Amino acid sequence: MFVREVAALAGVTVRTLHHYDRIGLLQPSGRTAAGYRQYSPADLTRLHSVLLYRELGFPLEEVATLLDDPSADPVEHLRRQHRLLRDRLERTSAMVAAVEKEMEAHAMGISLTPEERFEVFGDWLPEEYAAEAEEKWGETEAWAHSQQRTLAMTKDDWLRVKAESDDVDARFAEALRSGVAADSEQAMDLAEEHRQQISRNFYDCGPEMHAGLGRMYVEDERFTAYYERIAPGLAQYVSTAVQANATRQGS
Amino acid sequence: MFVREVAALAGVTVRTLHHYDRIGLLQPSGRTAAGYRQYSPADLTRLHSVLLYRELGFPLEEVATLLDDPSADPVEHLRRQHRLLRDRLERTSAMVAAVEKEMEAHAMGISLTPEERFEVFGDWLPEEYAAEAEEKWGETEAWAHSQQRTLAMTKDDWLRVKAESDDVDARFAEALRSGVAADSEQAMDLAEEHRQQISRNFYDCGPEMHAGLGRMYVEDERFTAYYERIAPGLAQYVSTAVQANATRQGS
DNA sequence: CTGCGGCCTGACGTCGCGTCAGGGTCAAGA
DNA sequence: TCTTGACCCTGACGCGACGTCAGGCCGCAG
Repeated sequence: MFVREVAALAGVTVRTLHHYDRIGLLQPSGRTAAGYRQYSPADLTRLHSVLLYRELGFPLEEVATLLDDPSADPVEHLRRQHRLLRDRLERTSAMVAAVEKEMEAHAMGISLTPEERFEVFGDWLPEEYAAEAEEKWGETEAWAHSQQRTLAMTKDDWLRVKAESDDVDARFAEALRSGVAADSEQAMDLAEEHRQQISRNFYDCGPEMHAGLGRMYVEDERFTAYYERIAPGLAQYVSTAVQANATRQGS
Repeated sequence: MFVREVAALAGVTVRTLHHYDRIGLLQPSGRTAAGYRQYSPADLTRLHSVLLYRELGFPLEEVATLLDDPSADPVEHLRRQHRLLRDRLERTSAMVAAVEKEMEAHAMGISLTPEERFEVFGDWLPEEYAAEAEEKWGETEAWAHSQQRTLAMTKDDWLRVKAESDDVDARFAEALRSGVAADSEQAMDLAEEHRQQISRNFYDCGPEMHAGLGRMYVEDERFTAYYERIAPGLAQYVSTAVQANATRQGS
């Protein structure tokens, strides 16, 4: 197989293959009489591993030492790649969750602390700064104001969205007050409306993601406080309704 | 907030912040009399977005144009980040699945085609090469041989693993022959044994991942063929048992 | 035998920082 | 008050992983 074909197959440029050849990371196992690179199946296998490790952020030199280590059999590589990929999956989900939390916070007019927002980055050296940074601005007042400004949509939009969500919140509170069970049809219908509202106004929110939000309402005190201020017990109520609805939709 | 603190909080180096300042991507909103950089809450918000977009692979210059676009409100950014992150999640899961498929193929002595293996890379320009590359080596015979060699564990290990899996396969076949239902206790127990075997010999395979493999047994003809050669109907049988077991473990 | 596309090998450019070098700043302690 | 040590600044050079020409050799189609 010639460079062009290999490049197309693997989704890289010819230049990249030249580079890998030069630095000895992937030398084609043959050349034609004219000096054209010839890649064998085994070369493709190696390229595949190279690209995987590269995607995972390894510097090429380290990839070379990994692949050239004679004590590491191929299954070992697959195992490692699998582990690394799953780590990445976890990290990415955490980032997705963080963005969702941020949106939800925005919708409720809550602002997150800087620590929370950056939590997902940098392999978090625990404590150490937590206190230090916290006191930098008195209880994040300045921060909150900054958030308010920097996160503003056009005022009209925000008012509309706010009115919509206030409406659902009020109906949730009414349901709670009149003794409707949190896992009843009626409450779940409200939850479903809540979910669709998010999907319309923010991001596409499936039942599973919605359930995650529901959990957050009781696990994060700021979100809990938001609902408790409307009516005591409402946080738990909404959370339950949302999760019940999620399993209903899921089945 | 001073550089050091911001850097620690965000998990980047001071040099990085210097760089972002120089290129105008993130200029601290203030300086002390001595010229020390002072980062405001709003600066941190911007930094957060910068890091997210960077993580997603955007060149810094593009990040700057994105963030400086006055027509894009912050919610729009969150929306976009959310979308991009979910894309990445999908892509990563695909890669995880690919690695699992590769391992399973290896365990069964099957070898995948080059197209399949690279499928997950390079935003796959459909067809175009499919046929072209396919005929490069007659029906991937050379490829198969290469695979056989390059994927060899130490012979002893592989024989042990092979014997184990043959044993379970045989007991599955026996169960099928004697009319045991695929979603019965007994068949599910076999499936569970199958799952634990994979976990021991290859990678940590949870019920959900195992269910994915089960689906593959009937969706991919090469895996189907593997089981059908042992006993007709076995592919569907194992697939069903595995998925039944997954829901049993999950609940 | 003449294009024309594909291959080759330098060689220089670029991006996103890492890593000194040389020098000011600032709170704490001797 | 002076020193010390931690932290800040601005160049400036280096590096990894290629992108992008430039100049020249294959190979097959017409």
